[in-house]
Amino acid sequence: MDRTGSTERKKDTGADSLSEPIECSECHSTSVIEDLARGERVCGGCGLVLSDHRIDTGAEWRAFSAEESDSRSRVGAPVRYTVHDKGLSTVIDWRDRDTSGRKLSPTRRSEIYRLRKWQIRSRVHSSMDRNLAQAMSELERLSSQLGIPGPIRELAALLYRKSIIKKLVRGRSIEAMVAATLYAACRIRQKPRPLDEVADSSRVDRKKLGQCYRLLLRSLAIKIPLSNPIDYISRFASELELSSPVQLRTVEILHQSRTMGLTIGRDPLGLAAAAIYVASIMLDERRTQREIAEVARVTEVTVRNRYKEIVKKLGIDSMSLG
DNA sequence: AAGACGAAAGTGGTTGA
DNA sequence: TCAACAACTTTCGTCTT
Repeated sequence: MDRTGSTERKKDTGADSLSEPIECSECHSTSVIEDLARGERVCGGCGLVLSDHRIDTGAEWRAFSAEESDSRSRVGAPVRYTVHDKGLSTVIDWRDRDTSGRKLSPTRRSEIYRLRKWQIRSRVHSSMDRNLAQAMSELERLSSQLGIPGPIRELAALLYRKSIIKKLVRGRSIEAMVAATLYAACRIRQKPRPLDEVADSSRVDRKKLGQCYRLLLRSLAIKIPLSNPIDYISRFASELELSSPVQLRTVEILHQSRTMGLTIGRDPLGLAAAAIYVASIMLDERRTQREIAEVARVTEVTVRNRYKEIVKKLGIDSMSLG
């Protein structure tokens, strides 16, 4: 029943976006690829990103449904607990006596014992809920600012819940942990965002964010592979308005660089930037080092150094650079 | 004049004793 | 815990287009 509801919804939004043919403004191709995971709409002809940062029309509560069954979600649980707490605004005394000082009957005693237990639990949970509520609204704000799609948010929310359970948030700001989980979620789904980009969008400085991120990796024992430079290029290339042949050449260059061992120990952002720089010159769509460095959030010097290494090792001479 | 180049000193993170 | 270290950044002067 719930399933039919959700497929119904899906069909509706699908009809909205697909019934009217979308045409690429660049090459007028109508083959448009929906990259839902990335939240982008990409032209199949030339690779131009037609629209990114799309509004996520999904219900926000779906983000928490994964855990709904095996953990007490913030939707169901607090209501039940508050019912138990109702009328018990004072703390239940630990002495098993009534108001006139008489001992309680065994049944009454076990009842009181149960109520006491619930009261403690409800306190624990409500503080966790307050934290979660704040964290989730920050997650919402941050991820829509960065244009991060639903599934990755969901993963971030899951990571955040785990970090609460592990008590990682204590003594740290909620904002920092949220940003860290979001950054981690992007990395896990191979849609990495530069750390600086995430830091800029939240009110957390880069250093704190990095610390929280590393803590997250250690404490939750998650293994996240090094981010692949290739994961960055479609975003960078569309920001620089480079055509898809340039993107393809960039990927080739990165593959070659990897086999030549140029990538180990190097900042993936710098590698992506340098590969784009080389490709843009080769295909006569030159961008300055500065422009590229800016979108990749590295310095010109780094672009230059990687560029030099690539040119030297891959034997690209001045002829093929035009 | 803008872009590219390279040297030198500084920074933050990792590693190994 | 501390020092050595590699990668990257900042800054700045010079060369090239």
